[in-house]
Amino acid sequence: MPAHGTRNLIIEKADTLFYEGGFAATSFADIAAAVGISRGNFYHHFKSKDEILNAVISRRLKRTRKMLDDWQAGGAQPRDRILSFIHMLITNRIKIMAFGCPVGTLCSELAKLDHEAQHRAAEIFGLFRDWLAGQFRALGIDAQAEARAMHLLVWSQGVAALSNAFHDEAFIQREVAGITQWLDSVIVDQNNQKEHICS
Amino acid sequence: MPAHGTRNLIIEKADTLFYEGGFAATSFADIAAAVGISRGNFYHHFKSKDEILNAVISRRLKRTRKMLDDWQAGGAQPRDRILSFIHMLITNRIKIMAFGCPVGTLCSELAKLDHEAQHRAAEIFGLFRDWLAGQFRALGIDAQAEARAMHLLVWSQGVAALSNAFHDEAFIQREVAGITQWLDSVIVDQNNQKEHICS
DNA sequence: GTCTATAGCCGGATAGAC
DNA sequence: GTCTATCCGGCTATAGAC
Repeated sequence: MPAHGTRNLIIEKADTLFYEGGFAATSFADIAAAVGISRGNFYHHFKSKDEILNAVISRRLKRTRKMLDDWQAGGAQPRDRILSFIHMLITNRIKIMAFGCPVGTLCSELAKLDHEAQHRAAEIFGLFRDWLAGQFRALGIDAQAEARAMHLLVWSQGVAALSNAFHDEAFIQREVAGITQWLDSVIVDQNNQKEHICS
Repeated sequence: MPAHGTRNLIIEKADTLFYEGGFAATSFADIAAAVGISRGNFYHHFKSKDEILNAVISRRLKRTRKMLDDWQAGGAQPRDRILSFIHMLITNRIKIMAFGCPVGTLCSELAKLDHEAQHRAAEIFGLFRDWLAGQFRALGIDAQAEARAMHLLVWSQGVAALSNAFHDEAFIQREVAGITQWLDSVIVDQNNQKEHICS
């Protein structure tokens, strides 16, 4: 067990429970039971529930940066990297149908609670937006890069919300195909425009 | 005051509080305070919190049906009627930025709570989907009518989720313009296809 | 139909022994 | 670092007077 092993385990279990059951509905007793420690022991590691929430958001920010770095390294073309993002919907489809998108649902819940951490949670969306915009710029799309990035975020959030409501796996597959088609049409348009300028 | 005036007032206030603060985080005391009655009096009208939730969902289903009927009567063309749906994002932008979409966030919360009412809440989405699909069929789009309807739901849900996270009003305006453009391109494609068949 | 009073539970948070 | 015991407050829900 590494240093702060228990602390990290608490953050990990809290992350899962906040996602699957919601922040407000998850009690200290739930987290303590998942970790396998007593409730009293809890306060040795975290003074309040908000402190755990902050740690969970920090963990998500860190893991998201790591994931984006991996996608950056793993994809030869910007198109492949963007597809890594889109395919999260397929990879995580079971959990998304059951609990929605981890980022979107946390932001939504914190907004309703008017919780001060809502802006830090929204930064996770910001990481995706900036990274996706970077991919579009790598494709030569400059002025519209951020708008395209936001469109992908919008589309994926919509798919997450509705597949959660309808619990329809085939729907996710169709939408991912549609998003991929849209992406390719954006790339084709960009290439055509480039040819036009060069010729 | 009409018959069941207090009961209806409770449902109305609960509806607002569930939307703005979330179902789990809203207590009987909150609702009682909003209505202006004592907590004890509450149980004369509703035996449990789930009963209020069911009444709130019924109210939303009823009001949604009414709204769709009004849009049906108020729009001369299917395009106008569909625009009534899209423009909800503008009309309700302040509340959407603060609390998200009432339907999407309720479905999401109930899914996490694994609440049995989650399926009834999702029926509200079903009403929009079916009505929108009817509009596309009225445009002559048959095979793809439901897919187009779902696309509008996906898009609007995504816009609601991200405008809630980023609190960006200009973003909503841009997206509504984009959705309108998409709708017109769908209509133009359909008209071209019709001409092609007739000629 | 509305109130006050209160039961009973569970939540977050603390104190202090080991 | 982990535990048990405990406080306090808010919650759902009930009982019974008016």
